[in-house]
Amino acid sequence: MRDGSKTKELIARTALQLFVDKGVTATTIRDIAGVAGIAEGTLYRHYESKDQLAWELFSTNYLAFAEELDCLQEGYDNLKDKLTAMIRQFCTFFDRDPVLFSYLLLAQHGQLKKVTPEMETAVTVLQKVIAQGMARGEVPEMEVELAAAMVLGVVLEVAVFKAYSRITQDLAPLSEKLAAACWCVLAGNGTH
Amino acid sequence: MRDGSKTKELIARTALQLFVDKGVTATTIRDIAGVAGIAEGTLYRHYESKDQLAWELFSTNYLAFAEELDCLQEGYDNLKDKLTAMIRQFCTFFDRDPVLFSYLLLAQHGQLKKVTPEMETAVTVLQKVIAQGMARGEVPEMEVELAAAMVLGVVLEVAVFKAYSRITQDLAPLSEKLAAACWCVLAGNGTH
Amino acid sequence: MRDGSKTKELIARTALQLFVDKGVTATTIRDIAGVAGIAEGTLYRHYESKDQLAWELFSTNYLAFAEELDCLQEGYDNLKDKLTAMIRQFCTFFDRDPVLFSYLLLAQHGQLKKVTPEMETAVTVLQKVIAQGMARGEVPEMEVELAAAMVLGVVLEVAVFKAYSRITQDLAPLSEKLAAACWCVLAGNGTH
Amino acid sequence: MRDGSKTKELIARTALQLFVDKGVTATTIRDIAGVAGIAEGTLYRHYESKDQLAWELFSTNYLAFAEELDCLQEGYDNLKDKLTAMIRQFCTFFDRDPVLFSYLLLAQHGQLKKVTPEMETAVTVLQKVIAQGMARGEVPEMEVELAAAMVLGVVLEVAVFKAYSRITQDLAPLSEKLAAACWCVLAGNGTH
DNA sequence: TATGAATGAGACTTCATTCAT
DNA sequence: CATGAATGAAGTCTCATTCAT
Repeated sequence: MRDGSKTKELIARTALQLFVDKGVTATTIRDIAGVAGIAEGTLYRHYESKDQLAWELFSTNYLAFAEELDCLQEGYDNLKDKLTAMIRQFCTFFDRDPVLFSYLLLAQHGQLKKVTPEMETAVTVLQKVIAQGMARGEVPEMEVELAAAMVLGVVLEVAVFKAYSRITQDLAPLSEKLAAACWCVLAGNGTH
Repeated sequence: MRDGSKTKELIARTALQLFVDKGVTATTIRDIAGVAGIAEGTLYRHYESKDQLAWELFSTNYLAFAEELDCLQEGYDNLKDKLTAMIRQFCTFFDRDPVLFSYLLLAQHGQLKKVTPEMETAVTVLQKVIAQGMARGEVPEMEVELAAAMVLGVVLEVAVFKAYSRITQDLAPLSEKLAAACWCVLAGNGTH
Repeated sequence: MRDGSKTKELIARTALQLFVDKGVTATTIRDIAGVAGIAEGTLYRHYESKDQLAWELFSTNYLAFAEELDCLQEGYDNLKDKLTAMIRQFCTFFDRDPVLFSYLLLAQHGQLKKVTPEMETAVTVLQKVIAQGMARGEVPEMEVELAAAMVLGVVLEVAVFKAYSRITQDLAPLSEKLAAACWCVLAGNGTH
Repeated sequence: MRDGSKTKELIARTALQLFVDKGVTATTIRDIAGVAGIAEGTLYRHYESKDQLAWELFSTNYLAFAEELDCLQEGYDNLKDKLTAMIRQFCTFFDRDPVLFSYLLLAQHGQLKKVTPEMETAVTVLQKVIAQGMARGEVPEMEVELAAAMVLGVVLEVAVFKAYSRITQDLAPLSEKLAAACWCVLAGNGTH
């Protein structure tokens, strides 16, 4: 009753879980308040609106993750290592907080439309890294967007399968395989 | 009677477009009726409810596409050709009706939760084909779900990029590249 | 159920009465719907919002009345006759629809703030007429706003007394007296 | 204790200003607390409720002013002087505290409904004074309520114009003119 | 006395659905 | 089969008030 930040965190976690379970629209304020054990009005002391809650949950973590990826990749000097490290990071984070990453993964129109082109996201980081690798001749030239989409697809779809429990094992142990697959997608086409 | 089925088709296309643009929940009956130029009540002559409209649009096409894929793959006798053919088909269909395929692609919780395990979907067809290929030794053994996820990811994420206009070219011309990438993901791991 | 304009009129009259009885803010949508015998949602088929209902009720009649006053005064060629006619008109209208005129009379901040200076209101008409009369030397020079305020006060406060039932007789029979008093206010100061 | 009464006064002045600016209903406790620089709960140490705050602000000053008027008029022995003195007083007080007098002037239903007939108000004082003057033959007989309404209207509407900045000069210098106009309204009708 | 997080009743509004025409 | 006014349940949000600190 004193420490408002605990309540805010409680709301955030509760909302995250419900958003993932039922989707943002299908989750009502009453749902969140009920599960969190707070009054409906209390939510509005911490978030301006339901939309702003959904967006804050999304954008904060989405952008923070992109920044972490960017810092991480700077510690390596070639595409293969950068990619491997980023994938490992993604898998580790996903395992550590599957609810949060499922939310980011399954985020819909509502949130994605608010992402402006200037924002650095995981997608832009990945494209940048791939473009540099191509420029350095580490992998054959290809449309960067296409390359990024394929690599992203390999990793994200596995995460989606995990989120939907079609895959049940943790992702971290798979990260080497995923990195290898991604590398193959980028480099392998030319080698066969 | 011919008139009626034209109206139904008009509703279907209008709804599809709006569902893709704004999401199912954010699209109101009034939106659909307004754009289609019909009265709100008219929709209910053709569809039981908004949910049923969304579901019919989804399931009919989702399942029909799975069946087409399944028929198609039967015409080939090895995984590589099956995969190539399926991907080519997907790309062709996507280019032919991007709105419909975007709808299937971006379908939400609401629709996916109603997909029961018995239903044959593109995912199950793909898993079946991959499993057979592994059994026949065409590609190295691996968890089928993982393999399917990666392959699916390569193709779907490219389509997502297209749906979000991050890729602007048609998909069909890319299908060979996508098939090669997918094959590499399945087979290539072992070759290094 | 067919003629929507009857419903709109019903809502307007019901709201008007309640707004006068309890004030706009204290009147809820449920109040209006309850008294009018309609569903709450029905109101929104005819008015965008409660605010817009209050404003439409106010502005339409407020501006229409100003225009009627303006037309009326043009039929006379001197201030005294113009004033007398306008006051007679006001009284007649008030008696004919006391609820509506009470609403206009007691309209608060909420509505008055939305009246832009370009709009022609009863106040601006009155000021114009008085200014002309002064220019023609029909009454002694004085600050127009002050003159208008005093004249307006004589008439409106009597109407307020009537609205609050401190005066119970009809206003029309008083209009000659009111006009005489107003004339006295404008002309009389100098004559003593 | 001195501190506390300062806080109460701060709340009163802040609320008064906001009530005049936005109306009582549109002013929230948070508004008041925010502008006054106190916590929301603090208000309740000094006032039972928002309604009670609005009422105390209104009734205290409304009744005090009536009493002052009544005392004042007792110092004069004829209607004309009484009236003149009362109007001068009103103007002086208005100029001295325009916010407070605007609040009294524009007070809504909410407050006026709570004024019981036994309470002595400016209106009742005025009616009494006029009635006496008529009884003494100082002015022609007329319905007292009507006479009071007209006199009140002259003064109050000028104040309303001032409150809405349609008149910008101070009221006190106008009080002689106003008194003359009022006298004319009461006496003049018969003299022409 | 002061604080401000928490409360929860209730307001406004939306919108899928019905049904008389 | 088409219409569109009407419905009313349900959702989001506000805000006066309380109470533990």
